[in-house]
Amino acid sequence: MTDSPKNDVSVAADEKKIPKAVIKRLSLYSRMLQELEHKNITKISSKELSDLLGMNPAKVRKDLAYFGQFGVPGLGYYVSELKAQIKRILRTDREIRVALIGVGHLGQALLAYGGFLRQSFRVVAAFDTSPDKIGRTFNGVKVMSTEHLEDQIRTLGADIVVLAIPAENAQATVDQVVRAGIRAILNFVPARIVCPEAIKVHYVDLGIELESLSYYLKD
Amino acid sequence: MTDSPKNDVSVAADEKKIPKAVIKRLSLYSRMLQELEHKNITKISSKELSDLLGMNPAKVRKDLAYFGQFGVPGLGYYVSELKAQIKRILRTDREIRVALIGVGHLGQALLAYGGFLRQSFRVVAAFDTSPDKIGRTFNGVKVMSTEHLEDQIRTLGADIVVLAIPAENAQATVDQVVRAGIRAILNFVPARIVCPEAIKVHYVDLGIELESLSYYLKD
DNA sequence: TCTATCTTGTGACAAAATTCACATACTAAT
DNA sequence: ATTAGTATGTGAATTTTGTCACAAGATAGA
Ligand SMILES: NC(=O)c1ccc[n+]([C@@H]2O[C@H](COP(=O)([O-])OP(=O)(O)OC[C@H]3O[C@@H](n4cnc5c(N)ncnc54)[C@H](O)[C@@H]3O)[C@@H](O)[C@H]2O)c1
Ligand SMILES: NC(=O)c1ccc[n+]([C@@H]2O[C@H](COP(=O)([O-])OP(=O)(O)OC[C@H]3O[C@@H](n4cnc5c(N)ncnc54)[C@H](O)[C@@H]3O)[C@@H](O)[C@H]2O)c1
Repeated sequence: MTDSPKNDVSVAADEKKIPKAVIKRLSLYSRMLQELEHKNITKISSKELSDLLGMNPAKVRKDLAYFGQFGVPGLGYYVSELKAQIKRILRTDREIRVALIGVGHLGQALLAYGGFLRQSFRVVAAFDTSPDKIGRTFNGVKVMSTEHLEDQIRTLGADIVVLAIPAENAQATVDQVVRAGIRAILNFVPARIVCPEAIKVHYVDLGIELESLSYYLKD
Repeated sequence: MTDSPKNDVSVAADEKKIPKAVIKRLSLYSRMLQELEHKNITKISSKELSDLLGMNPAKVRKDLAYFGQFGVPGLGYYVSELKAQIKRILRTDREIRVALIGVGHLGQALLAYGGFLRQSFRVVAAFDTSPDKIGRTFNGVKVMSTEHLEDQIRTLGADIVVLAIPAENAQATVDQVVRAGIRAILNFVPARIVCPEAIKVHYVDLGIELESLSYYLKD
C-alpha cells in the first residue's frame, strides 16, 4: 500500500468482483455524505459514518477498500472528496437517463417523486398502453404510447427502465426493452423476469417486505 | 429424522435463529404456491419450484427444513398443504392490521394497490397531517388526522405501520408509534430510523435501488 | 412383493460476508 | 522535533449463507 500498482485510485476496480451489497451501501454512503456536506461538515471518520447509518465501521472501510484508499489515518475522510469518489465509482457523476414504463398509481407516484429526478437521474420518457394516459403530462413528463417502445428507448438513449405495469405484461415488455439494448431494469412488478445475464435487474417487492414483516409479529 | 423431538412440525421454530433471507423467500414461495394452486397444480418438487423462481433446489429444501418436514420423498410437496404451512409460519393465515402514515403520492399508490389488501392484509387506518387529505377517502380508507395518532394506533390494534412521510418527520412519528406499541414498520422513507431492537423495520429504498443500478452501466 | 426411479432432508463442504484487532501512518499540539 | 492520540487499511478469525451429494423414504408399475 505504499507503492503497489493497485494504489492507483483512478482505476475502477474490475479486478475483483464487487459484492452487490457493497454497491448498495456505497449508494447509502453517498446519500449520507451529501447530507453531511449540506451541513458543512468537512470530515468524518468511518466510526462516525457507521454510527449515523447504524452499521460497523470496519465494514465501511472494507467497502471503500475495494476501490482504493480515500482516507487519512488519524483524521478520517474528507466529506466532499469521498462523496465525489463514490459518485465516480457509482457513475452517478453523469446524467443517467431513465424511462418509466407504466404510468398507473405507482408510476405516477414515482414521477412525482422529487428524489427520483434528484441529482443524476433524469426521466427521459414515460410509456403507457392506456389511451387515458397517453398524451398526458405528469410532473413535466409526457406519456407516450408503447407502440414504438423499442425504437423510442433506443432513440432516447435510456440507460435504465423502471417497470411499473401489471405482472401479466411484464415479460413481454422486458423482451422489448432488452432488444432495445437496455442494460438495467428496476422492477416493481411482483413476478420473475427472465433476461440475459448481462442485464442487471433490481427487484423492489413490496408484497414480500410486508408479508415477511408479519412473521416477526409473533410474541 | 425418524423420531427426534424436533420432528414435531406444529411447533414454530424458535429453536434456531432463522435468517431474515429465509423469511423473505418463504414469502416468495407462498406467492408462487398461490399461483400454482390457482392453476390447479396439486404437487411440485423443490426442483420445479426453484426453477420457477430462478434459484437452487437445495435452498428451497433447506429453507423449509428450518420449520419442519413438509415434503414427500419421491413426489415433492403438495401445493395446498405447503402453502398452508408457510402461511402458518409467516402468520399470514390471520388478518394483519396495517396503518398507513402519510397519504401523499406514494401513500395513495399504496392504498390503491390491490396486492396491498391482498389476502391477509387489511388497511385499518390512514393518517396525514395535511388538511387537504384529512377526511378524504382513498380506496375505501378514510384519512385521519395525526392528532391522536398514538391512541388511534393502539385502539385500532394495528400490527404494522407503513411509513410514507417526508424524511424530516420520520423519527418523531416512529417514536409515537413505538410508544403505541407497534412491533413492525415498513419504511419507505430514505432515512435511518432509530427504535428498540424488538421492533422490526424493513426499509424499502427506491433511491438506493436506482442509484446502485447505475454502477452496472459500465461497459 | 419386488424393483426401478424419484425426491426429500440433511451432514459435510464451500463461499461469502462480516467483524476483529493491530501494525502503520497521519494529525495536532507542545 | 517529539510525542500522544487517533483512525486508516487489511490480514486473520468468525459468522453467515449457499451448494453439494447422498442415504433413506416413498411412489408407481409389473
Ligand atoms: N401501487 C402500488 O403501490 C404498488 C406497489 C408495489 C408493486 N406494485 C406493482 O406495480 C405494478 C403497477 O402497479 P399500479 O398500482 O401502478 O397499477 P395500475 O393498474 O395503477 O397501473 C398500471 C399501468 O400500466 C399500464 N400498462 C399496462 N400494460 C402496459 C404495458 N404493456 N406497457 C405500458 N403500460 C402498461 C396501465 O395502462 C396502467 O396505467 C403492478 O405490477 C403492481 O403489482 C404496485
Ligand atoms: N413518491 C415516490 O415514488 C417515493 C418513492 C420512494 C420513496 N419515497 C419517500 O416516501 C415518502 C413520501 O413520499 P411522497 O412522494 O408520497 O411525498 P408526498 O409529499 O407526496 O407525501 C407526503 C405526505 O405525508 C404527509 N405528512 C407529512 N408529515 C406527516 C406526518 N408527520 N404524519 C403524517 N403525514 C405526514 C404530507 O401531508 C403528505 O401528504 C418520502 O420520504 C419519500 O422520500 C417516495
